[in-house]
Amino acid sequence: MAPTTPVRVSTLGYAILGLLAREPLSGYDLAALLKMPVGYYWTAQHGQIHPELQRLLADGLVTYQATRGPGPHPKKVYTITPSGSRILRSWVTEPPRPRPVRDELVLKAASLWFADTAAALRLFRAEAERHAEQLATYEATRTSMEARYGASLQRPGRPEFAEYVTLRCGISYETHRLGWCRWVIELLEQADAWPEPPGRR
Amino acid sequence: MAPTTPVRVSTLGYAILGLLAREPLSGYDLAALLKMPVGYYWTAQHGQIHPELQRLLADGLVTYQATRGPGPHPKKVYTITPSGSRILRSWVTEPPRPRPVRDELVLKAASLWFADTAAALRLFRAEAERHAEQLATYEATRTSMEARYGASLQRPGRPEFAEYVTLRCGISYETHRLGWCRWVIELLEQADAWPEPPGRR
DNA sequence: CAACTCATGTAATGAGTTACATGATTGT
DNA sequence: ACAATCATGTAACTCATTACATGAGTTG
Repeated sequence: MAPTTPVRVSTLGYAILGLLAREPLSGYDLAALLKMPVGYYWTAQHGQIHPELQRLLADGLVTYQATRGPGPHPKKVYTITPSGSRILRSWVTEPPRPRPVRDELVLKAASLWFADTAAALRLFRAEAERHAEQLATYEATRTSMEARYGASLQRPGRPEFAEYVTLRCGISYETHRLGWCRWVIELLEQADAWPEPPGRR
Repeated sequence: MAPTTPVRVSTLGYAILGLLAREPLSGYDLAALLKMPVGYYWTAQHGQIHPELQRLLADGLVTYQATRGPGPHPKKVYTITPSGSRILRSWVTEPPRPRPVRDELVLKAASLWFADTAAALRLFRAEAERHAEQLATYEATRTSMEARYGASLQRPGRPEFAEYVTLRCGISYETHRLGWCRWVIELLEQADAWPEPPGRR
């Protein structure tokens, strides 16, 4: 084959190809799967997904089968092409480009010295609760996945293996976040109990 | 005071105000502080910082003192105004809006079943090494901070307290990431040793 | 004298969010 | 009758990255 124009696929494009590698899906299905807080640690709305599907189609990485849709547009069920599979497979194991860190809670934490301690406590207690809830949800999913799939969760060729691996990352992340929030709460509570001695500076 | 037009500040704006609350800085200084991988868990380049400073200036949240600069433009050292301090203080303890999750490594992990196991092992070993290095750097910073500041790291009114809290978040994050990568490596190594039995599916 | 640091500014591009637009079917 | 779900498409906007532009002083 002649070396064609190198096809540039965005990260969202790979997120879509990764889902289509498992099963054919419509844009609507993809939007549902990529909605927070499910989604394979990537999120997108339909306003971004439909144009991206058109780009993938133009590059020959996906095809679709159209049927009459409920609205004015036909419903399109997308399938990954061999070319799409190839480009996805090589992308998966390439090193990810380092993403810039952008974490609003930690940014707020960096200015915590500037804030009222009681208000800071409220903030971190609320955050800790959020993380505890998310952790509980993930743990429940883990229990049901382990019961359902058993040993096949250890087989790297299985889709459920990949899903389990990302779930365990989520559990690990929430555990870390919850631990940090609770540690900050402890520090703030201690300082509240023994307030800043006015004599020393 | 009459209720003026509500001033809308972007997250980057708060990142800048948070740094200016500690000491006056030029746009160049801010760019250096907000560069990866330092920066208070927020990153930005000068191409974004300079226009943002102009907006903060127009809203009266910062002022500057100009001196002759090395290039064609005057050097400007920015200072936070009382109005800027007020808006920063109230922002710090407001709950952060939930940020969409976008993690390229975990996205790759979600398609790991589709990839070559040996290549996947290379990917995760490289990632584990990156995190181990970052963790070592953070731990060294922690040691020097604890030696330098001692008990004042427990006083919430101190800038070094806030810095320490974000550092501990970084340490906790890298520990979580490293643990997860190593766990994935173990799974992949086991599967490599006892390959998929061809009889079962 | 070349490369690096200091120091700001703008423009083009890309990525992501939100809102507008249309319209059938199904459940309350 | 009204809301929710299914289903796609486009436009306006914000946010972020990268590149272009200028130019002095310092270090090797």
